[in-house]
Amino acid sequence: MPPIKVKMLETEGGKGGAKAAPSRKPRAQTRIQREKQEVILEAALDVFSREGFRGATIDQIAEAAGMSKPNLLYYFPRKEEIYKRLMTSMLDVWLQPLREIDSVGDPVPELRSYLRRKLEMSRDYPRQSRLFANEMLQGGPRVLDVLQGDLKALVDEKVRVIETWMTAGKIVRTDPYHLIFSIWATTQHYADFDVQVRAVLGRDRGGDGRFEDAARFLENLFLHGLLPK
Amino acid sequence: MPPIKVKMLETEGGKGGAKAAPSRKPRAQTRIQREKQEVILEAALDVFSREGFRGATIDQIAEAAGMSKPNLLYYFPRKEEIYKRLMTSMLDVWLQPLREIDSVGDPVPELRSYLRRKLEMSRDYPRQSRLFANEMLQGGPRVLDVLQGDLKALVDEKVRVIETWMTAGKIVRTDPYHLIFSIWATTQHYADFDVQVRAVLGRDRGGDGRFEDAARFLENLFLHGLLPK
DNA sequence: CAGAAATTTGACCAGTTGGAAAAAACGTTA
DNA sequence: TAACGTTTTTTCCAACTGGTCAAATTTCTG
Repeated sequence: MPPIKVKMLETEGGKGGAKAAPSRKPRAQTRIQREKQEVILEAALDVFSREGFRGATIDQIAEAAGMSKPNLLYYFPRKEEIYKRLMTSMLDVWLQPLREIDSVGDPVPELRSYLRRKLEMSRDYPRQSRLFANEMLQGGPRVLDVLQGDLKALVDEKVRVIETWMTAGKIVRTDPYHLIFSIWATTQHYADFDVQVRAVLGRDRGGDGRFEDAARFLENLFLHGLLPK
Repeated sequence: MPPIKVKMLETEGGKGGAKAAPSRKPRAQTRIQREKQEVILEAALDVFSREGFRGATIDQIAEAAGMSKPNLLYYFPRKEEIYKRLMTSMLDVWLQPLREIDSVGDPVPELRSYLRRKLEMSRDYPRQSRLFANEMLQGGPRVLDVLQGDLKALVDEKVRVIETWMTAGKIVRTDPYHLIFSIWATTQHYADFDVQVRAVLGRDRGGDGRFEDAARFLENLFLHGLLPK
């Protein structure tokens, strides 16, 4: 059992007394610290989102960040710290569109803009999407509590909103949970399975326009389905 | 430059002359070989689908297969061989439902049963789905050629079928590629994001019934959309 | 059963990995 | 500019990794 090391630059409370020993005031972060941490997180996002937690190495991240491994470890004393930081900040951003669904708004514009925002996230932050997907594939060991806690609560809340829309007859009566799942699935697909999407669409259609096409398609699918009226 | 090793049990042609040296006839596989390879592939599916190629270790696979590492390496001389075998056999099974779409059938039953079959695959073979998803997240380095070749050709063919349905006015005119993507996305979601689905549905609704609920929901979504007629 | 072939094991190896320690270099400020 | 805190580099380590090899064991076949 190795003794718990007290290293400088403790990013955030581990089991070592976070409050316990105010031997000296924490001393605000320097400019360099802020900058380098940013660079590291950026590089780590690249590597973790491709390789997953186990598959990624500190060396890869350090190289991508343009610094030596020990130097990187000076800012984040362990691999897991980096991962956890990325995870929480990603989850926060990632769920923003869902939070923004307005309970008093009308279903059509609300759903339409939720779809659009989610698709924009896939277009603009594909690595975050892949990071999350990677964690899910591994069974979500590091975020399970968030899923069962905050996420479930948020979804439950929005499900209730959707249910009022259904009761008011504004949209068809259907399963709101699976509706949300299907929006997540279809939009995130364009980030997570990007290679496949491009390969199938081919050179001519796989360009930047694919997100426009997807947006148009999904809007029609969700509102009208495939059968002619 | 290490000399190319000629080891027994070459599973399939490497760069060493596959045809070149018929020094002795390949000698059909023994019972033990067939059995153990099966056990190994089964164990490897477990590990690779969770950890991805890089994240998985031969030790983990060997342990899951209940044998020693050198013993495992006797059957598959390198990690990548196992992965490649899993990959190709998975792709084959995985695309079967798409192949089965009947060009002369009617769109509604065809699409409905395609949805159902894909969802059944997610329910019955979730690890295969995750294996594929993992490969996609990594940019598909080991299957890119398949995606651009066989897969694209197959999709193109089915897209043409869907287009005839649209021309005949049997379904709404929309983008057939994105239609296929959205079917893939929504169905595979239940395998790849299983943890999340269960967490959000909670104890009461996260049980075995979720696939039934999903099937019902998706069928309605794809046929009718959300707006009341 | 003997002999040959197939299978399994244990010891080993070189390269990689996450991380520690200490010293050197740098920056800031009294 | 001296002293101090911050940042970076060098060196190092033990555990893990993919893989080898020869010897031991088991299984098959005549």
